[in-house]
Amino acid sequence: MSGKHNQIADNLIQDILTGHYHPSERLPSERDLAARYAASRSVVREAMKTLQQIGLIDVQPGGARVRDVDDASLDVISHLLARGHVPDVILIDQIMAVVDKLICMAAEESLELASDEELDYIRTLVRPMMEDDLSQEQHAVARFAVMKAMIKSSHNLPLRLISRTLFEQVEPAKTNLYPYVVIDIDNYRVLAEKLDTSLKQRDVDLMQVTYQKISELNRDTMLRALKAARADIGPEATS
Amino acid sequence: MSGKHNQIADNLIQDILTGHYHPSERLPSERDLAARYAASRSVVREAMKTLQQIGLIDVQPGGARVRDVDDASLDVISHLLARGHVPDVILIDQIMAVVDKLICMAAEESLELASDEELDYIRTLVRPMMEDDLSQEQHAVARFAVMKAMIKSSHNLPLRLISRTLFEQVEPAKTNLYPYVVIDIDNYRVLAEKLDTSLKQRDVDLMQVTYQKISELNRDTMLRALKAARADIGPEATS
DNA sequence: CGACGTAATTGGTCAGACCATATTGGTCAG
DNA sequence: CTGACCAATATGGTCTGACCAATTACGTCG
Repeated sequence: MSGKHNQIADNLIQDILTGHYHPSERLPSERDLAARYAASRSVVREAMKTLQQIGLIDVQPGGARVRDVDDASLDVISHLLARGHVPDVILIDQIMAVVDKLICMAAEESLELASDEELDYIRTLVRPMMEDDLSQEQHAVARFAVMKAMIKSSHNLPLRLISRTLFEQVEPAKTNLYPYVVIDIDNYRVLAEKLDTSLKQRDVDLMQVTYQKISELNRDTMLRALKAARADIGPEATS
Repeated sequence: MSGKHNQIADNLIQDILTGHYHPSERLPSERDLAARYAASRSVVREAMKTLQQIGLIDVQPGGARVRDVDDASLDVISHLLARGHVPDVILIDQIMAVVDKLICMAAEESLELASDEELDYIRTLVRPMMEDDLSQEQHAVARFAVMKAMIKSSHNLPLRLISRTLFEQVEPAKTNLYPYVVIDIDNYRVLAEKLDTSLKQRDVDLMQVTYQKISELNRDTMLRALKAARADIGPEATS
């Protein structure tokens, strides 16, 4: 994320998200921002395009106005998560809850719509999770691969776009938490076997129940990692 | 959406979405695009920022490369829906399925987390739907208000951002379909009463069942409207 | 105090220049 | 013929400065 226009955009985004400017308030003019960042006005304008697309500002002749974060686009999530060494616990949990609900939906649609080949492919991805010899990180990679394959085989574009956007924004935060993640391998193994059965038999009810349990396990695991990270790093340390 | 840079962005987006450029292929250079659109290069650059933020291209020294639509951001939806007088039936149905799942999730979270005041407010919004005297459009407005209030009272930011993004992008397409929408008012009235009960008693199971039925009704209504629009306008007419 | 007009400010666009990085095409050796 | 290397060209990133359209701010008048 180099480039002067990207750096200016990041900086303005953080200013807005930390409350330096309030909704409806006007940002400094492009000329003033160009002077502040020792840049040309065209570079500032490019940065402003990014902020506008993210939904944080509304650029109009007469000045750019700040909008409410609640009205931003989903792409604002990564910027919210980038505030502090330990990401916002509530936000991460909410994201995981949403992602899991969407993947559960994708799984159901896959059982109804996907080809046998597609389901078999997902089953090959589930198989390693039914064994004991995965490291914590390999296990995470396997879970991710299963999720992605389920989304893909649902052939539901909005689902795919949302989950991909969320994954991509959450991944840096999650990667930072890997040292604190402890996976209950046995429990996941049992659930992986049920998952495999539901795929083999296209059993929607079993899939729902199983995925619900996987979701709960995912979230518990992450909450524990976040708590451990807070205890280790401290809640308010900022980068 | 005026402004030269926005018009250029729109035009390039449609070119990409209609397959004029393929994933990994390089777009024409900024200088070539500036000549083509009789614009300055800085305006073309601003248009390109928009495309990059939407996730349709990857701008690098040496040229901008087209990315797969499946890897775009959620903001691409409105551009997909803007292709043709009658929006893509499958895409609209998928969006509605996703929105309804998310609102159902929001409703459940609201029953658990929202204040009594918040739930009472939602009930005042549900009340008009329990009566007979709403026009089709008033009914749509009422349903929308209920949905928005539930999302807000769930206090779940990712949910809010996703659904707001989807609403905002689908709304123009839905507005065009209003002449074709026929609401089953009686059925909605019965479901509105159940919804009210579930809110009053914070009954999560009743809420789930009820909202599932409301979702089905919403989708059936929309699919019928889309079919009527296709029969009236024709499937391939383009704007 | 509110309405109106004018001046100043702000965004939108333009032209042209220079630098850093990537691409392309030609040549040479194995 | 193929792969490696190099130079020329093309492309994006940024800059300066100018002009026009739209908005904002301020002063005056009723």
